Amino acid sequence: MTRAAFFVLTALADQPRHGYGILREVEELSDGEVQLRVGTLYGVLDRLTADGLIVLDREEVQQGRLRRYYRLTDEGVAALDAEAERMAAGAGAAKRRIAAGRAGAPARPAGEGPAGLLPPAAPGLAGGLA
Amino acid sequence: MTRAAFFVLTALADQPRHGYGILREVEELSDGEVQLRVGTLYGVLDRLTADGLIVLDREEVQQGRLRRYYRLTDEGVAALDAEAERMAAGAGAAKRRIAAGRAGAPARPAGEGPAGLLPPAAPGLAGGLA
DNA sequence: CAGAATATATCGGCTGCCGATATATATCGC
DNA sequence: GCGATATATATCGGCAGCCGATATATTCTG
Repeated sequence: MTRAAFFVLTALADQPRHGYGILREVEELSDGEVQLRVGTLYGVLDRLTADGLIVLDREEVQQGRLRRYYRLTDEGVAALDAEAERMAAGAGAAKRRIAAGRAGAPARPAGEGPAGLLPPAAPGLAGGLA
Repeated sequence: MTRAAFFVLTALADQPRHGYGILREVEELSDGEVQLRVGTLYGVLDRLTADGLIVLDREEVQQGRLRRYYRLTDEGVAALDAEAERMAAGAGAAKRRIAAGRAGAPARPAGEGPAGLLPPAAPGLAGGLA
């Protein structure tokens, strides 16, 4: 799943929204950090629809403007949930390894044992994702 | 930052590694879920080097095979840390909104108040990333 | 001796993101 | 009234990046 697709699904996770609303919502929920572009949106919407992760919920005409609302399917919710899980796991793995790196390398101010040997603690700290 | 770049940085976070070692390490640290391809690796390595996030640590010849070791720069560590933070925040936002969606829509079996109003708790739960 | 693993690297194709552009209506300030 | 901005849709071409295929070379295993 691409980053753009992830944020579209996230924007739709609490309620159905229309295209322009998704744009604004992604910016708001990411605290302005992620800006989903108009040129990106419709391709993502088409792909997610084709993949069965979202569906066209309804079309409304509000104040003379057409609004096309999309919502998550059950499959879409499951996919978003799984992706969030993967991201959290990846983030956790990175954090743990950064900590392991800080503990392993700079803890030794100058020369010590043989040459380039790792400190005994390092391998076990790495751990997996699950 | 691309996904591939994130995993390369993560693989290098605890200690310097060579290209083929990064490939194996990414697969291992992700519990087999992420498979970084050979055709992807060297482009990523070049870009990360150009961006100053990694540097060539040393070159060794072990058992007749050349090994080119890379390591994270301070900037690389900071970038990886920031990206991990963003991913964790994104994952958290998705999880919260999924929960809000489940609470908002299917919790009401049939018609109730006005029309399409959200339950009072919903807006506050959405929250930002930071 | 053949095949797999280790280790490097390149290239073409395809996917996907983005900026620009187009169209249309409503609103706001001047 | 008129231009600028906001709302709302959509398309297209360029560019970046991932992947499969391919190439080369050595070591290890069967």
